Amino acid sequence: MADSYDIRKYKNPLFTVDSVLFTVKDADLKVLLVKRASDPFTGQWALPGGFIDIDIDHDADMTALRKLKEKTNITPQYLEQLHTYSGVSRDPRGFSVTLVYFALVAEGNASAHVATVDDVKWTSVRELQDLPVAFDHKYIVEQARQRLKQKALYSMVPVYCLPEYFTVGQFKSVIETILGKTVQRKTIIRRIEATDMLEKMDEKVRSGGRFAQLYRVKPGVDIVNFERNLSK
Amino acid sequence: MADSYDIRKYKNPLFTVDSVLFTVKDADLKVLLVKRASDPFTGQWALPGGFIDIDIDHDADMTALRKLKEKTNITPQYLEQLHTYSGVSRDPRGFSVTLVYFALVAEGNASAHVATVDDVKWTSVRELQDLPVAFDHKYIVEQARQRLKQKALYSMVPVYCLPEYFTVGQFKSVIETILGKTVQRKTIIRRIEATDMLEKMDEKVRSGGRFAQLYRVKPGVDIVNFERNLSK
DNA sequence: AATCTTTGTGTCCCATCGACACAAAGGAGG
DNA sequence: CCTCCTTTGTGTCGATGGGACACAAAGATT
Repeated sequence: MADSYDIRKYKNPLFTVDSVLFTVKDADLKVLLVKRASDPFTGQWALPGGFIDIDIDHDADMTALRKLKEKTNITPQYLEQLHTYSGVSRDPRGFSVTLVYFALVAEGNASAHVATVDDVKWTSVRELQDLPVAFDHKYIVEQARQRLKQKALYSMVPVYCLPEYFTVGQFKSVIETILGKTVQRKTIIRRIEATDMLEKMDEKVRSGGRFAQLYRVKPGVDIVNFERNLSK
Repeated sequence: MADSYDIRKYKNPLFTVDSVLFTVKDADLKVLLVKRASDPFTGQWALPGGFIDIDIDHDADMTALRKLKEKTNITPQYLEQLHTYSGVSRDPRGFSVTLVYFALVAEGNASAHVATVDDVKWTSVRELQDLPVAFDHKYIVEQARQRLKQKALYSMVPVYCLPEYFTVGQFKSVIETILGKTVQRKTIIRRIEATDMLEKMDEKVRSGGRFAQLYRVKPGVDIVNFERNLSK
């Protein structure tokens, strides 16, 4: 680690914490962007984030959660580190480092506050190409999307895009949106039964169909990974 | 990202870059440790690393490689980010952030210089329990070991612990050391043939056995992942 | 009542890994 | 030279779990 106690010998890089927060809404993968209020790229859309406040935050996870809460009033259902991006050319102010998180929420747990302000918005990842985005955040969102896609192939992670109670049909739809391809309902059910991560509740009506079984994530369980991927 | 241009408003966390460098030697997984020469934990073993030098390093990857080169004269065959560890309590100097890399080398490409100095050594991960290690580096090494284990189940990553030319037997042995269990040679061969990542060279004698086919990684190819894990 | 839609199940196929048997090709020792 | 041992390489069988698909169940719509 440190060779020297005297940190002032080194010029410090700019260090920030950002989050790529996804949700699925209307069979479309959305990412949360905020409009920048200050200096570099003022007025452009960017990932929510900011500096660590070492008087408040115990660690960087808390910084990510705090910033999401402050800017959007959202507490994500899932949060993990994506990657740390660094370099001399990604910020006009000089060498910068960004620790980027990857987060998921159910659409219903998130939209209330976002809809009322105009400096925060859900953006379809398909529309992102044509939108000017600050820093290298467009690239970072793409990396996060790849990660989410991979995770959907071998883990139960997509449940964290769902409300507390949900049906197999909803789960299937979220997975299909993330992957951009159809999957067999049978496969989803087999996986649900294999994991022991979900529990069955009671029934619920669906439009033009038979009652669907309601599930929820068992309280306190960990995310389950599979040993085989879905096909690409 | 940044809310404000004025970085001096914030107290900066201590930011460093460290590496967990593994190799396999004598059917044993080794991690590289260096003896700390300065202030916190002076004289204790720690992961190789240090501060970013923003006048030299283009990005943090380069910092990791530079520090490994400076301290141990090793350039790893494989390097990826492991995780970024942060918090108020992991460094006595206060809030600290460390970006940790995970790296692999062939034993033969590494030992020459390490053997000649006494402030750098290869430590068996089994012996690590009883060794005093600085900061939370013991925990970090364990996390890296878990990652390596996972990768060995679904990817060709363990080839980066091997010299340029190697046999199926050597590859099998490396994988078994990493996993701590035996695997079928047949399985290894099937995977090698499925990937198209390696190419066959010419023969080579083995002690008390028949000649073994030599392989090497095709120049310029990317790492290949499988869609199914080996069993745990 | 007939049709439509979505849910849930049963069944077959296929890819890939584990296990195991066996042949091939050398070395060591008598 | 012959026998035994060791390691390499191949062929094959079984198990696991996803893909495809057919079909039944149960309610909505007309």
